Amino acid sequence: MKKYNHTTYAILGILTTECTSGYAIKQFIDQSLNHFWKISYGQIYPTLKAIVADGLAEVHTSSHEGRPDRHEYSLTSKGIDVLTSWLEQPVEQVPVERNEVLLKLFFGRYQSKASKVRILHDYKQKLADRYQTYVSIEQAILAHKNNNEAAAYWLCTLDYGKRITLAAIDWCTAALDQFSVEEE
Amino acid sequence: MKKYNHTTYAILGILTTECTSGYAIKQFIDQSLNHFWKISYGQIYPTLKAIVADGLAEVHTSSHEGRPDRHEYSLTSKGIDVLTSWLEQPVEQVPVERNEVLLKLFFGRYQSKASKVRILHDYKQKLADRYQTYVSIEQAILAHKNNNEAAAYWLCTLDYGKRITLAAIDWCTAALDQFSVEEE
DNA sequence: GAAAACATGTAAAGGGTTACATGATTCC
DNA sequence: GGAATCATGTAACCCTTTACATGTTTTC
Repeated sequence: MKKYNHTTYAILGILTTECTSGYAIKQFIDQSLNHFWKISYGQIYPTLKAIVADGLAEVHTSSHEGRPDRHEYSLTSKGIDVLTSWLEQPVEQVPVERNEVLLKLFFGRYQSKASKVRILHDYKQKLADRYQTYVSIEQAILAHKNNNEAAAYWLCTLDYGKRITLAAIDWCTAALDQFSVEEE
Repeated sequence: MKKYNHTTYAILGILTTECTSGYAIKQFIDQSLNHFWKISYGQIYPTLKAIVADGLAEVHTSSHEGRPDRHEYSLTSKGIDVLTSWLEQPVEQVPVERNEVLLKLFFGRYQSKASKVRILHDYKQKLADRYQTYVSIEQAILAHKNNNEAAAYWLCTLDYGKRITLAAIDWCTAALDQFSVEEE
């Protein structure tokens, strides 16, 4: 079976929900998988075309009064096969996140104490904001849980986000303690 | 001041250590910042050229008996300026890691229970391996600490890696508990 | 004698973001 | 009247990986 990139699988997965147009896919991503998967329009539209060209989905243009035309995509059985067989395969490797804060701190001896503290403090704040975002999304999912089979899985990915973010916040706290105490 | 990409700053930073050639830079990265920053030769050599072209470093070819010629790079004062002023700037945003396991779990309802458990179990094992790698690197740094001013910073980035990895392992355990119990 | 380590590089392809281009409708 | 939302798309550019190309020396 032909291999596709992860972006293609992500879009195939989203096409199993009620989000069937490029615009709707983008919205869905921004609201629910944004914390571990981002996609831009520059990827979505060309990928949708390729998906259709490969027979993984079909398009129908729907006209709604007072709304722009919509290209609605629906998975073919081949598309579902490609998605499910990808889902069954184990993950090859744990991702390496490129982290600018760590890169800067790695070269911390060329940085002033004030700068290190400022950067870490700033980063910690951003992490705290992110944590709050996760909590909000979680509450939104819990509120609409009743009519959604997928809720348990969505909550599980959010739980990951929360745990990782908390661990990162704790690290910031420890690093700030360490580097604020040091003499200049 | 002209902006460079993160890879360039990473290489400028490494050029402050005793690693002065493309080959040595690659080794250094693989041994110490591999957990938050990877670079391939395909980036290193062209970037070194660009760094020299912009006057951030100088090259000298050194010949050692019984060894291939080495291109040794040393930072100019301009290079040091570019590096230090980048270090002082705050980080714009927290990175979004693309995580294949989360992507697969997000669409967990199209996956068999056995497959989910296998994938999570496998992932947890890979995380445990990674944790051990961090512990080994940590011990190596501690053993040579005496002659290295940068050790505290290196250990701090490793601490981040350990904390995040542990949090991810805990999440795997919780997710496995949740999804093993469920009825098929 | 073969494999691993030392050493430098390029080219093609893949993946992704950003900016641009267009245009309707709805809300303030 | 202007901003935001709805809606689709392309082109240029940037970044990164992978595969290729080359050749020596050391270790097993």
